[in-house]
Amino acid sequence: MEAVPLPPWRTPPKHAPRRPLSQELIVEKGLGILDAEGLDAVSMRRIAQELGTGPASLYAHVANKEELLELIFEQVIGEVEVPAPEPERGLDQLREIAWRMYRVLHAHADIARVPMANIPRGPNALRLAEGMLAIMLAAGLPPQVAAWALDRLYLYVMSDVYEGSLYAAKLRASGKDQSAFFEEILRPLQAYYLSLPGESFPAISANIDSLMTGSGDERFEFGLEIFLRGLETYRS
Amino acid sequence: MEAVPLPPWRTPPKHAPRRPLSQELIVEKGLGILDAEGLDAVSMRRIAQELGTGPASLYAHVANKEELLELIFEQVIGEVEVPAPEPERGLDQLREIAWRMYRVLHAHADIARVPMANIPRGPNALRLAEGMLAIMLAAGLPPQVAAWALDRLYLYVMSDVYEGSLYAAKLRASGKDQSAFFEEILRPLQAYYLSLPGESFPAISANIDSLMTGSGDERFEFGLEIFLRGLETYRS
DNA sequence: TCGTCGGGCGAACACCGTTCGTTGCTCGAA
DNA sequence: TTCGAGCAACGAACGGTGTTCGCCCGACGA
Repeated sequence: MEAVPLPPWRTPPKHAPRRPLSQELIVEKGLGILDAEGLDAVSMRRIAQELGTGPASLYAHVANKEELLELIFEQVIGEVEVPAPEPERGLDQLREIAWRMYRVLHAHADIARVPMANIPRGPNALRLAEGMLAIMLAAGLPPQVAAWALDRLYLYVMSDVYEGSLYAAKLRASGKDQSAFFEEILRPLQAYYLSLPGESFPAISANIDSLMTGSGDERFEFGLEIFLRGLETYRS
Repeated sequence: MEAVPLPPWRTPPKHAPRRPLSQELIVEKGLGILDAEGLDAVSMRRIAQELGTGPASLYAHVANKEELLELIFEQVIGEVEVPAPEPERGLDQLREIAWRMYRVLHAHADIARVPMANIPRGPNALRLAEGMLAIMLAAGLPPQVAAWALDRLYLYVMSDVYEGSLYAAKLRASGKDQSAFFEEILRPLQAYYLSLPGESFPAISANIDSLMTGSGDERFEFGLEIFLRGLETYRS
């Protein structure tokens, strides 16, 4: 069966002012979906669909979904600005970087679910690690302490954002707004804590308000403060 | 079409010395699969299959998979022994509890992927929280500090085990033994770090050995030590 | 003895990541 | 200019996932 040539009076199929498929385009679209609807909405099929093609086409530019997510993470972490070490400020700059990571990651919802899986090895992640390490060394921490502290601080920031992203995903999935979600989930939880027998759970019962209070930001700050105070004790 | 009565000379279908389906049985089987093959192998279909039934049958005893995983987590966390507060030991008991959690969770592979998603509210998890809170209060921490420190320490232990479980899952998925995995994954990574231009990444280049050394246990201990030292500064 | 209630469960739904094999375009060599 | 090779694009399918629908049937209360 010969293909019939296109009649000259029909313009060629113009469904394609679209850029040709490329890795950047895929990453960009994936990040867009992630920002708009969360990680669960990011599927190969969905990205392909938004690009006007089928899922198989993506695999020419990306090895698999895991690699794609790593590329998206690299893009996001690249937004974190890394200051040069100012030795006289000691570990204060660490607090600054941690907050920047926190904010950038929060801005891109649940991308934080990705990097815990594997040691980041993209150039942007390396630049960030280099900056943090340099600050700690300049502040007078022994090399082995600085190296492990880098690992622990990285884990702390990622895990906090990760936890927050799971909370946000639940909120999104529930379809309710924040206050309705709070009323329906946290209120019963608080009531449950209040209903606990005081003799079995004296510490919890006596401190429910302290346990329930505090936003995500406040808790992050508190944990960061503990970490920095503890790290301070290792300075020579 | 009438059902033909069973001929009396055939014993009734004896594929069923099995206990009737129950929530405990489902949880038990799920935990068994999790221990043997990891979280990824735990699916509703797989549990049902091992119980000799179909996936739909499970939903009479368990609301959904999320609830099932929470029940499994409850079972595991129940293995952690909680000591009574000994005020003269200060925060030392916290170190002990953290290690117990660490060991119990590690013993059950990647169950740690579950609890980060939601505030634990089962009786066993509550008992653990009560114990940790009581110790911190007895050690002289202000209530608000103790409450948030409970949250942060819990997050630290869970996130460390979680990270470890992802590593273990990768190892398992690769099908290789630990040393082969190390050679094929970590060695190239080390080589990559070594190949970095020293002028762009001076801190990393000069400290590769410090960065690569240290087992999971050593890193966990180091982070725990930082946390406890930092928390110590809040004692009145 | 009859009726109803509820666990058990086969089948199906709507997804998922990934692979296979074909199509058809582009570009360099002859 | 023509041919051929290589490769991006992609339709279709594979083997999985969690969950729901609706029927069957046995036990138990009236």
